[in-house]
Amino acid sequence: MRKIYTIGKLSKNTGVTVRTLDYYDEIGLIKPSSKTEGGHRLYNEDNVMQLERVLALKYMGFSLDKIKEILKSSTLNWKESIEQQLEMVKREQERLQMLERALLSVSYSIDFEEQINWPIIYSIIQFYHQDPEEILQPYNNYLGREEMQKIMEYNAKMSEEDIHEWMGTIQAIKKHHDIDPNSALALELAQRWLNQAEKIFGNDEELLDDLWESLQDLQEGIAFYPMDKEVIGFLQRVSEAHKEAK
Amino acid sequence: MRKIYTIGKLSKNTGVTVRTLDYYDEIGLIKPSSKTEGGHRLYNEDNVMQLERVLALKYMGFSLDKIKEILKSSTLNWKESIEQQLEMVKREQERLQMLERALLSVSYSIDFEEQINWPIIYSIIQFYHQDPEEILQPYNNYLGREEMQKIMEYNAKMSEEDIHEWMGTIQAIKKHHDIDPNSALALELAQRWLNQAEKIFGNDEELLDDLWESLQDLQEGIAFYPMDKEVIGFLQRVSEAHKEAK
DNA sequence: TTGCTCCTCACGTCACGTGAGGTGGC
DNA sequence: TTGCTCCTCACGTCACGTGAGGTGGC
Repeated sequence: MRKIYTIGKLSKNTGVTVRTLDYYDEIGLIKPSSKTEGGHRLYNEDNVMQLERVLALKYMGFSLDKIKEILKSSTLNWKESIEQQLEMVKREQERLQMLERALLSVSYSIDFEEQINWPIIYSIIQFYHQDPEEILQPYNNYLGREEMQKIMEYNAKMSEEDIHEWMGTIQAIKKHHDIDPNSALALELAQRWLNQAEKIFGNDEELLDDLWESLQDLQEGIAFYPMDKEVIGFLQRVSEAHKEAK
Repeated sequence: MRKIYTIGKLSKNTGVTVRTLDYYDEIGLIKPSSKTEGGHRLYNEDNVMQLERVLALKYMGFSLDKIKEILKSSTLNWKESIEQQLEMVKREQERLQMLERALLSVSYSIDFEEQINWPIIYSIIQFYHQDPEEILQPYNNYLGREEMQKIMEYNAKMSEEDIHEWMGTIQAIKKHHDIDPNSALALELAQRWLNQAEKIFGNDEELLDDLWESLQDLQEGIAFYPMDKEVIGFLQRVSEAHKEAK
């Protein structure tokens, strides 16, 4: 006993709108098995099966064109299509990761600055926008291949709180960049910065030294978050003062 | 000295196409500061700044309409918009997580079955499609609130390999479901299944027992992957045989 | 016979890409 | 003056949603 559905019944049974079924007919994805004399569409159980398959593939993220293609093709092509989808999903996930970090950083920057600081927003976006290779290019003369690799790894592992704390530290230094480098506050800020840097780069003293050297030379922007002359200069002065005091 | 750009120059300087600038003018997002007598657009530095801001916000994932709104609004609204974006990003990440697992599972199912097995694909998609609450509903009578919570957690933590191994185990059992429950192979398969289950649910013996009980009653589909009567029956028989032998 | 269902246009969506055919500007 | 730039339509994209106006079917 074969069941026959009008477009309305099929719609109700599957939760797909009539318009959608209409459209699938129009593009030749699901053609009703027959029609009444008056031209009304009639769907049979094969059509229901087709629809189920289409919905499954739609959930997997394929376009209707791709679905048409997949439904006609062999197991081998299936594997390939799924691989492609998986790669797409992974790329998209990475993009969202970057986007999330960028949004968080912008959000924190507004908290710290208490207003919209466009240059900072630009540098945040620039940082998360380009691929890692480009970002580290200025450090090419200071760091080895392995070291750059490590930095990228550490950076990817930074948690929300790490980002927050790092940005807070830089902000604080910027706010007080012209205080006496011998003062207690100056030492505290420098210490806070160092703690953060150590936390991010683990106990990799050599990497830290190399990074610090490159920062002093370049006088600007480490990758994660805008560190400009002001910040680097401040850290240099405190470091000098500290050495002399010893 | 203010710089003035034709649409072509601005396009070259910023990498944005002429058509895009044309469109931004059309929708009132970036209106050129002046025009020549002949009607050619002329952009000044303010326009360049506007464009930079638009591009930054576009990277953050906002629609052009939203960007128009944001550029007019206060810091407070900014925070709200960014929060919304962040939530959207997180929802999207979760969706992609599910999608990735679904695609992987389908891919593995093709490997194991060596063909397209639609019922399995449906159950995979059904599993990843609905929200976790619904999936666990059948177990409501067997498991407590906490236990269901745990299952969801464990399930979210499953790695690619875990999924692969789990599916492989079920497949293997299905293939041999009618062998002698006293045979060495039967014992091996049951053992393999148990190992997997233990790996996924850690050393939570109580949870495992409750789950096993519910499976025996329901006689079908545990959440992760289709376990039907065949599989459950097999495991029951081996378990019985094993008990008797002792 | 009277509602309800179904039909076929047809426009709108979002952010442009891609011509077409015609002028502006150095 | 001659290219090159720029202009304004206008269609196409993707998968439908949302009417409009008119018939089919039990």
